[in-house]
Amino acid sequence: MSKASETAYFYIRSHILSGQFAPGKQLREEELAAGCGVSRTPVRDALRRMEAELYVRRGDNQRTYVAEWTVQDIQDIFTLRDMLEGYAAARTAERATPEVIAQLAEYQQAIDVALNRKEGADVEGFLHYNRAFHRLLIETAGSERLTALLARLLQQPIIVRTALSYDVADLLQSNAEHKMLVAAITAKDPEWARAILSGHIRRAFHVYEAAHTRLNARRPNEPPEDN
Amino acid sequence: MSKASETAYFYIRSHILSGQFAPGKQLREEELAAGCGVSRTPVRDALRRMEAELYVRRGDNQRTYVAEWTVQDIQDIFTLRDMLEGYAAARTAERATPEVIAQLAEYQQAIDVALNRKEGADVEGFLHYNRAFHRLLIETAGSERLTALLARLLQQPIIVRTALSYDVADLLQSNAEHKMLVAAITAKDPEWARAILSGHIRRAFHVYEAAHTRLNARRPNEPPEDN
DNA sequence: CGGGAAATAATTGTATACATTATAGATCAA
DNA sequence: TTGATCTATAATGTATACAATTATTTCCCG
Repeated sequence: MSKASETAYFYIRSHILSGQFAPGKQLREEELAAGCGVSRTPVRDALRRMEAELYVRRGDNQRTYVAEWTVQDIQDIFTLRDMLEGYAAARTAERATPEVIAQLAEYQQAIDVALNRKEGADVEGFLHYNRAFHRLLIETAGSERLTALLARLLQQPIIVRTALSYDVADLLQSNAEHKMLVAAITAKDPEWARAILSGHIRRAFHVYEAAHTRLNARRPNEPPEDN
Repeated sequence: MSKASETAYFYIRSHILSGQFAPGKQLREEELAAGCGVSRTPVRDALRRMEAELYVRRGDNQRTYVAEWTVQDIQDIFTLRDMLEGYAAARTAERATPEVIAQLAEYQQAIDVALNRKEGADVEGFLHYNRAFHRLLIETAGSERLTALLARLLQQPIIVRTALSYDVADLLQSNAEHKMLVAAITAKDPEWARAILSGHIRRAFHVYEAAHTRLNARRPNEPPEDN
């Protein structure tokens, strides 16, 4: 996508991710257009794209609202990730070339370095190489369009935020799992790879769950935001 | 979507499904607009939607082409359907109310009737109630996001065409599987439901595969279509 | 006072003109 | 002849005006 369209997309997306556009809020095209200094046309483009990515939803009235996530939705997201990424990992184990394996190991070691710095863990670095690791894993699965699309759909606000719930112990555990995953792929054992990935994601779910519970305990009766 | 947008969507989609727009063909917005008597704006809308649904793909050049399907893509679709619908079936088994079960049984019986008419099988009727059956199954699973994902996958050209490869014996077998699925859901046994659905879809894949092989045997070196 | 229909306002849908970008072709130099 | 660069052409991207639809308010009737 070219300039204005991208501008609109990232403007809206960042406002949703940051919570400035709260779940359920109606998104008016003109308002958004004015907000990021483009016309309605690229805004409409961005909204269509975000609809496909489940960031927003469209009512029966043709109006657009920020997506609202139920607990069930979140569980489903993790379950689907489990299935889909597990499948991708298994296929990668069957197909990975020495070059890919070396690259995965490299990312894993880069995470190692980021986590064990003298001046404390480099979370940004972790996130960067973590993304690279998972992306390569999925790409190597070789069912590019489907797996990539599904992965993109699962790149939801809730998932993005979950990474921020990780403490250092979680990050280290995550890295240990990556190391095992590289071993499974090197051994070309698809079921081993699937099992590790499955555990990896299920653990992420429980980290999210714990953080969510803490959050709710802290503010049990928060009134709904004003939209 | 309102009128012009829908017009464009169905115009393009039907031409892709019928093969008039062959895989790989470039789709020019103006051409499409002229073809269905609307302006470029709704055509662009339709193309964005069809991009998300994987009917078309966009090159690096911002141009749009009819999607090309590799054998691997098709295998992946069936594998993913297996996982996703299996999950949906399992959830449905846990959640289905007596009303839903009765409705599923009704659809299954309607298929029974359509297949066992004196004057021969009513394939149209089969397709109609088959769709209704699977849709209710997925809806009852109770996850909007899941439903959205499945809808995208299930609507692919390759799937639509697969149904046409079924002969009457396949249809009868399919119906027998539906009947068992209703039993599994009535028994509230999620893993039974998952197993049946899994077999259901895997069998569909092999029916498709066989038809595909026959087709390739008949015209082994067909030249690429002119676009 | 309450309910409903009509008028009004707000929002999205569509068409068109123009801007920008990418491709293909031509021209020229090495 | 080949390759590169510039130019022309054709495609997509964007802005704007207007049409159609949906929501809201108003006002009248019961």
